[in-house]
Amino acid sequence: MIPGLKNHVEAAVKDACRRLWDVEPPRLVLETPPKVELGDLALPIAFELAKVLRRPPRKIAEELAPALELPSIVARRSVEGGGYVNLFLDRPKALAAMLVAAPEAAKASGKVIVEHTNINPNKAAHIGHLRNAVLGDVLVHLFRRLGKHVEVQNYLDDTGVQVADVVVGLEHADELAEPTRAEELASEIREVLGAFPDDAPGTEPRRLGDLTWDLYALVTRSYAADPSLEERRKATLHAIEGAALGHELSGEARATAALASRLAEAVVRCHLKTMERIGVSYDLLPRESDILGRRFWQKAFDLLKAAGATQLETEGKNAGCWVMKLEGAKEFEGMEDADKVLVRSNGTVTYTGKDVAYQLWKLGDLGIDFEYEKAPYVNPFGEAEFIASDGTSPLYRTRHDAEGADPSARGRFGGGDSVINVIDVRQSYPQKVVKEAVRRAGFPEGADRSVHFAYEMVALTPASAELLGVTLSDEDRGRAYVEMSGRKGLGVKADDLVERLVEKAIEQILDRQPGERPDLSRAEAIAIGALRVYMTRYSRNKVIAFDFDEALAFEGDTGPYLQYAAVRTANIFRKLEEKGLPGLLDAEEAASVGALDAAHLDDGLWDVVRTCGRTQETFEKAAETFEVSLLVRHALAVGAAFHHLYHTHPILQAENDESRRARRAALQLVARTLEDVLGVLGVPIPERM
RNA sequence: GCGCCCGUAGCUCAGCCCGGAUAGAGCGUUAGACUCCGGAUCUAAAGGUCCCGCGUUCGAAUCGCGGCGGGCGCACCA
Repeated sequence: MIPGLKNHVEAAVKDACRRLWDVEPPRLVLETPPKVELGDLALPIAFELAKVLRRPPRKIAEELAPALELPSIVARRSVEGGGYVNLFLDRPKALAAMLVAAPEAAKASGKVIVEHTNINPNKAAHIGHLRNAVLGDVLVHLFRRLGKHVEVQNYLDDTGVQVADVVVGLEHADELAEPTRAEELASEIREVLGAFPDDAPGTEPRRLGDLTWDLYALVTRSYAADPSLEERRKATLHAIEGAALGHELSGEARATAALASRLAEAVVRCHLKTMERIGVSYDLLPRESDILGRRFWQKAFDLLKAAGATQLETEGKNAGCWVMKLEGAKEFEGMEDADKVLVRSNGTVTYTGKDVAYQLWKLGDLGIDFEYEKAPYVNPFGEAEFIASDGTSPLYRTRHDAEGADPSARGRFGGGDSVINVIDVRQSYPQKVVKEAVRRAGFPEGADRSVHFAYEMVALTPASAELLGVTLSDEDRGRAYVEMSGRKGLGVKADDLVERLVEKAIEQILDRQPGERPDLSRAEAIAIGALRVYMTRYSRNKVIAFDFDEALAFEGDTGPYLQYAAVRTANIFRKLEEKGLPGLLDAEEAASVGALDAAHLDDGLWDVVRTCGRTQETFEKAAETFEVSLLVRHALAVGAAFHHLYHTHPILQAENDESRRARRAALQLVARTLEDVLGVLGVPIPERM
């Protein structure tokens, strides 16, 4: 709340404990009392001391409180409840200090790599991907706010089975379960791909996502109906991988690989568009094809072999595979079969194997690097279509060869001092395997620098699923939620949700300002605010059972509620100036707030100030625990305190200048705090609502 | 079977890390809000065996153990 105050209090408690009882106090916890009337800081230290001193906590608190030697910013102290020592700040001085204090810029300490989004480039993004991207993006903002250097990566599995499956659908539509439908989809997709990247103006970027979404589901159904079709998948995958590895290929295989590459590249643009719309951006797109082409796995494999971390199985069910034995590690205890295959018996590398190589590269421990080029997406003016997360630099992607690469980008990416992988909790097991492999490859401290940011999935309420036209079994209908499945085509598409949010925002605006022309950018801002808050308000280990009504809510604990609060603060300052009254406080006037009569800062007004005072610690705690929902909670607390104040403490009608100054100061703090926290959450603040 | 997560108001969730103040919000329901800075707001009411049991403790939603119910993992898929 006040810089350095915590240290002062800590020292004072330590000193008093030694003087009074000759004891070392246990760890000091500082709490915030549940109500303003109870003060600004609460010390539950007497409860701890009670155990050592064997006396009632209340008595200890009564002795301790007067003995504390505190800085003058603490106006008074009291003993509350069963033994809390509560501190009350000198309100005018504290408010002045908060207003004047420069935002705390932490010292940068190395590079943090945050990897998120990672959507298979074979179909439209769904709301589960949205949770991933928003959580990742908020983490990025949060670390930057705390002064860290952050690099954002969005990994593209452009050579995986999912891409292969859609390519099978494109090349063998006539063999699918519904050949007519399949041919229709395939020809439409080919048409879109044919126009890519210079498609006609007005082309809906999401059309490709929708079409591939349907084709992918159809291919999956077809495999189930006719398992022999999986031969097609195998051949397709073989062609894609062969091309990435630079093998000699038949003309047919070359065409298949080229189609896959074009498909992935075009679908990635759909994803980038969607994410750009909700304010999510990246610095680098690493591609699996480049991991293959660059022989990252060979290098990682050598490291693993040299460290004795992998061995060739000669018998048993894994005969012919290179495996990593996991039974010794405590995290894998009790597993029936604790061996992880890294290289299949046919010589190909598993996803986990490639992931190990990639992770080593991210940590700077692999010893080799990619080449880089600007991402090839350009708008009709020939400008870069997507910009990096700093808002100005171009977006880059990896390359496996030097031809056409940007030599100035060499060595710019990767090599993180810590690496955070934002991946849902269902992937905890493979993530643990990767981490263990890094450790065994000879980089135990690299493993320690690897963090799996795990969060729970987004599922559908049975009602939402049925709204999407899915017929559910009675069993499913009775469940709390049903899992989404890209394979089955069961899920809410990200773009559809965004569209509905925008439509609803337009409706709401027109309700409020009838006759005015709908302002699309305002509606977009509100839609994004609603979406981002919805995706971040739940604890990360909570399954979100997606419900349209909840996602589309604009009242209560929502983004628009927060935006409205911020807009209101701006409105008040504007109104003040219209009336010729002083608005924003300059540095000099802010400092003068310290000399105001404390009576101008009553409990109602102080409540909001006290809440704003917890912003920095909230950022720190959120970063430490990776719990970004804390930021939403905090913003809502500030918003609620302010909205309440709005009705009880009018500023235009303040009795006198002094009272108005106190209120303006509090309002300014609120405005700044909301801007700060909403900025980290990526919730835009519109000019008007 | 083993591992992880969840169980708090009709619904959706905070609080649990670090035991302590009357268990808090939002939605929904009901009743209200000034010729006044925009009602996407605010005020208030009703609504709770904090899944169950045992234990630790002066004190348990919070810690430990044992259950119950639900979910997710445990591939030569990703």
